[in-house]
Amino acid sequence: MRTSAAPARLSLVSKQDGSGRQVSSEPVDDPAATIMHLDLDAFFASVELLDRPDLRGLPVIVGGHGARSVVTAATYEARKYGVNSAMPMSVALRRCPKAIVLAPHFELYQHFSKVVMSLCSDVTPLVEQLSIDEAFLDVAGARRLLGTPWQIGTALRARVFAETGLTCSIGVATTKFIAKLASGLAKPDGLLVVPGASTLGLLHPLPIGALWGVGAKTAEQLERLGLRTVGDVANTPLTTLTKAVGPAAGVKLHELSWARDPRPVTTAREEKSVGHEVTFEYDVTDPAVLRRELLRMSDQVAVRLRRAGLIGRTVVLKLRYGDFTTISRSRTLEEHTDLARRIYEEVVDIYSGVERSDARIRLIGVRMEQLSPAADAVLGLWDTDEGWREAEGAVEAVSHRFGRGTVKPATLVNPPSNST
DNA sequence: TCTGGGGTCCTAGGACCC
DNA sequence: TCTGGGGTCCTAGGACCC
Repeated sequence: MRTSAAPARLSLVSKQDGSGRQVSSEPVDDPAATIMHLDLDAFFASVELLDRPDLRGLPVIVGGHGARSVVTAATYEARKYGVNSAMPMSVALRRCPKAIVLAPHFELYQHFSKVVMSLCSDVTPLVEQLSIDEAFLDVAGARRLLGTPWQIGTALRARVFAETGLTCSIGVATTKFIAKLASGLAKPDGLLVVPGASTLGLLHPLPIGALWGVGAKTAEQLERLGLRTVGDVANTPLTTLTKAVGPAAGVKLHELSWARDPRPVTTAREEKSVGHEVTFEYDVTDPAVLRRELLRMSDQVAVRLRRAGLIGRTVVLKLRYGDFTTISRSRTLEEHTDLARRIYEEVVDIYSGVERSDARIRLIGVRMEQLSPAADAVLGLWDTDEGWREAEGAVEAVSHRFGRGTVKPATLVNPPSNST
């Protein structure tokens, strides 16, 4: 659940609007608020508009055109009609029939993401990228050189816009949670500084969905207890909370409701899993098609593992049936691997164990878990591997059988440059 | 309305060991 | 012979986030 802009309490915080103008009478700053959260506004849609200035001011949606596609991003003009991310495209177009739908260009988003992240790194080395369009910055050490958090945020927003043409919103606070909350409240194209002293005044009136980790289900649980605002949660005994949502979530919720969040901004994050999945345009019943997809995805996963210098030990198969029920079956190997052939071998065997002739498959996916850094010794087998050649031949046969298959044998062969 | 694809984290049960 | 408790690993499912 997303919190929408809160009109209240501008006297306690300072906020800039789109033109960089002050909304509150004077900037409220706090030298002790050193955690900054930067979030690009309607990122994918904004990037698309760089190429299509003629569409500015119009409702634009980024996403696929297929029957099962969803909204990946929407401009604020489209959001006015109730269009949101992750919404089925069919629903979105019903709500906003005039919306212009653009296909996504992920490489482009990746590029702009890198540019923005590097601008963040100019402010401080302590940048933690949270996703393609978000980052935390710890600006404690940057203050002497660059000024107060307010000044740093203002300058960074201006620089992002100057260098990319994209707008972003920045929240500044003493903790990650409140900084992220603040950037959400500042959206779009705003800056919001929440001094430590005003934190609870801002936080407690907000709906429970404002708490990180409270989605639809948890909100329902909490509402059953009669809790509607963050303040309600704060004033509920911990035991009541843990009984409702479990020990870990209960403690976390209670801490966050008092704005207690000790997590530091960290630059290094290790990946825990690598996977791929696809939803078919129409449910698939043909096992040969599913095996072909498993092979394709095993290869994609293996390539990504090798590029990241990782090997994995647990192979996970994910299936979603026509009725949307979803299962996963995993198997932990004796040894780690980054080889498509090995992953495929395992995942196809797992699949054989759950295969049903009458099953309608909506989605299929392959994931590798229990990752660790690759030792060089594991690499280099690639081009000589007999078993892999066989698998490759099988794909060729299947592709041939199904005509214009998405799997081209050439894409299955790992170039030698990857195996050194 | 009918639900993408990339992930992370938590829970709960069972196996196994001490 | 009946039963314990802690720790770790594995598996399956689900909530959540962007």
